[in-house]
Amino acid sequence: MEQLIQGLNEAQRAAVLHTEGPSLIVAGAGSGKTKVLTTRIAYLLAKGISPYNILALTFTNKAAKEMRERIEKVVGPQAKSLWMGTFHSVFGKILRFEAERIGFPKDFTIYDTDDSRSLIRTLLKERNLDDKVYKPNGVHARISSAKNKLVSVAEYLNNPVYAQADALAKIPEMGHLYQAYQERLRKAGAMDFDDLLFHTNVLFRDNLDVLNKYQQKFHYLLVDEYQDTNLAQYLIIRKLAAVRQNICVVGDDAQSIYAFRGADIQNILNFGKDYPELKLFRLEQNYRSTQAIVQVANSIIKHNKNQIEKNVWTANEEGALVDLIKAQSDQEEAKLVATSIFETKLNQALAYKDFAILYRTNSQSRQMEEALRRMNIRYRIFGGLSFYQRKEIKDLVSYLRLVVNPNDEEAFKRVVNYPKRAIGDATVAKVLELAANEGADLWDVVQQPRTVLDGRAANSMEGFANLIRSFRDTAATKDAYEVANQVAKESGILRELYEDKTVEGLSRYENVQELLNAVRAYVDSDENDDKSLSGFLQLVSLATDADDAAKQNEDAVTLMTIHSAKGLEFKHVYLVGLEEDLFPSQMALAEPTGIEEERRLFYVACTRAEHQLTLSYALSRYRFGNIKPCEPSRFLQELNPAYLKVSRRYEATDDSPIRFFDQFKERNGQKQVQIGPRRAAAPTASTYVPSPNFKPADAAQLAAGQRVEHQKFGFGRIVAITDDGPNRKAQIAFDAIGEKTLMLSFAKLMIHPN
DNA sequence: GCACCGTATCTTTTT
DNA sequence: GATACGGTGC
Repeated sequence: MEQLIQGLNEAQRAAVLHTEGPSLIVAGAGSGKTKVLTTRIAYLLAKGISPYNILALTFTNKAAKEMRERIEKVVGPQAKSLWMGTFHSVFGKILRFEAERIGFPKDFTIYDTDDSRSLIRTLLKERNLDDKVYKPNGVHARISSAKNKLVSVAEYLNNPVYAQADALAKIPEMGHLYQAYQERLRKAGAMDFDDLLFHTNVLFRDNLDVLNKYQQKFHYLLVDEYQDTNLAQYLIIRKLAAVRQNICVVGDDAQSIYAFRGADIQNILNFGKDYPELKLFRLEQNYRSTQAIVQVANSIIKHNKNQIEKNVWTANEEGALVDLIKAQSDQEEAKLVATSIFETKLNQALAYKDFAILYRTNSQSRQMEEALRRMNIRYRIFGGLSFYQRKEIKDLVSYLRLVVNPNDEEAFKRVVNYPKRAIGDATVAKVLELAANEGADLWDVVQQPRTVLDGRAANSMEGFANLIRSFRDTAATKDAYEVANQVAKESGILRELYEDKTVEGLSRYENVQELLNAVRAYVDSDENDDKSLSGFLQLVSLATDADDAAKQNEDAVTLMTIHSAKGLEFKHVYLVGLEEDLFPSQMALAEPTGIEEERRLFYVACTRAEHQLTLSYALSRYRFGNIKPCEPSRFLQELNPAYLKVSRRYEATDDSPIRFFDQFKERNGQKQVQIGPRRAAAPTASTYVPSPNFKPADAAQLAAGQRVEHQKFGFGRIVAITDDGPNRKAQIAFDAIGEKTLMLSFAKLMIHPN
């Protein structure tokens, strides 16, 4: 027991040992949060608590897996019996046990985002609604946000607030769409991601005996990343903890980055209100990063108003200064980053896996990939489409879904005519509508198609029904692997791919073989108690590519979004694309809370680095297919320059290094900073010829209506000046590129006579 | 019913 | 630049 808590600092130790009653562990970045959580669980087990009575919830499969492995190292195989997993997987499991209590089949399907959108598109077509007006993504986002706030269809329809908002957005049918969407899911025996949380709430609300069962079962609750919980998750946790009150939540308000998904930072800020007996632990010592990195991160986050007071510090060495790379274009940025990685690896004898490139949006990965490839640097990308989202895999999985649940409408739509069996869209629509309107099961209609279809189409449909039926017969007696094997062969998928002799076709064929291997591994593994096909499918639908074990062990540079990087650490981190409208994202600028969330995201990104953090931005970037000029991110202005080193050492084309900070320190332009294109990098400004006597005006002299010149954007007129003080901005209509809002602390503008 | 091609929209971030 | 969808011709 003593041994367990050896090597923990005082705060960590206290947090581990205080097992009874509610506790909140505020864990700063790199403060040993996972260590505390795992030690705490190991400690509970060592005290003789059964693993079946401990529930630990995380946000990602990877986090759950890592914790389980670490606990297993300490306590051995009983770690396998812990209830540990993501919110979605744990509640999915509970919902399967209790499915009939809420009127779902035990083997319900889980619809992924693609399935959800596809269902919405079908509904729009059936109702003759224009998908330009009712954008499937938007409709889905509204439904999702309603569910995360636990707003049921009935409440949505009854509450005039929603009707008004939808009327204003010109989508008055929204409520009915939500209703139809839920009905169709239910009919298909399916839940989407949000339903896994929503229906768990309904289950516990309407079935007190069930709630009580789980309250009694879980003696100890642990929740990781508590700052990212939404209302649905919050309520489930609160209900489960209500009796025993042994709840321990860990989080860091400074790392709350999922508001867009309904996460409510108030959950952690107000935790004490729910549990007055609360014991608060603060982990403030950072063990991960150098002084320089911690200081830079702190200097950023202190600009946020809303936060729990804490002081993250480190006893680590000061370390290298944070590097700033400035590039002319996104392409050059990628090249400079790749070069830097190449040289650093060589000089410091590091491995590729010690490096990570983090970005705000997935689309930024492409340029980076190309640059790395050109330099022969091994890399791995997370966050693209996962293995299970590939077309050929989804096709086979859809057959398997139909075997388990023949009413799965989205799976049906996907494969009823793949491989081709002469069943067209019109036929499919007829079948679906009949099932939807007549209250019949989809599977019944598919098996007796003659009520709606004529000869040829009916024959084809019957053939399809027979095929699925034969798979179901196999499933009744054989294991998941044998079913999958038969499906791959007899559905014709394997043959179809085999006949495709292109490179992609070959790779698809191999992917299908790999899926079959995965089913076999699932059946053979002793990790899982549930070996059914349905159990496998549940796992698959909640898997992301970050869970790919093979990928994680590769010696390769990691490329991922900042969101996916949360919880990870790397010796060297490159945070790229630090430009206004990209990071902070344009979307976030609308509300003030948006900027704060972006800033937390920046904080998360910086604190992933152990030894060296490198920031970079470009002055122009490909977006939406054409080149756009960019402004450096405001975050660069906010961070403490004492820990920053501006470097252009990788740039061959420039002989007079520009010190980034000159741009806003030397206001009156004694020293002219040239930011225009040196090569043909940013042709957007090609028609504009800078005035030879360009001299920036004092920002204080600028006013609406003036004609101004900007060295990158050319001539324009100030439409309005907003926001006084350091955030003073000018909205300018430029002749060449249209309207743009510039921060006056950055922008150099010359006033011209009208 | 199906294959091909042009065009419109897209980008935050994820289980 | 990519993808998904609608239109067109077979």
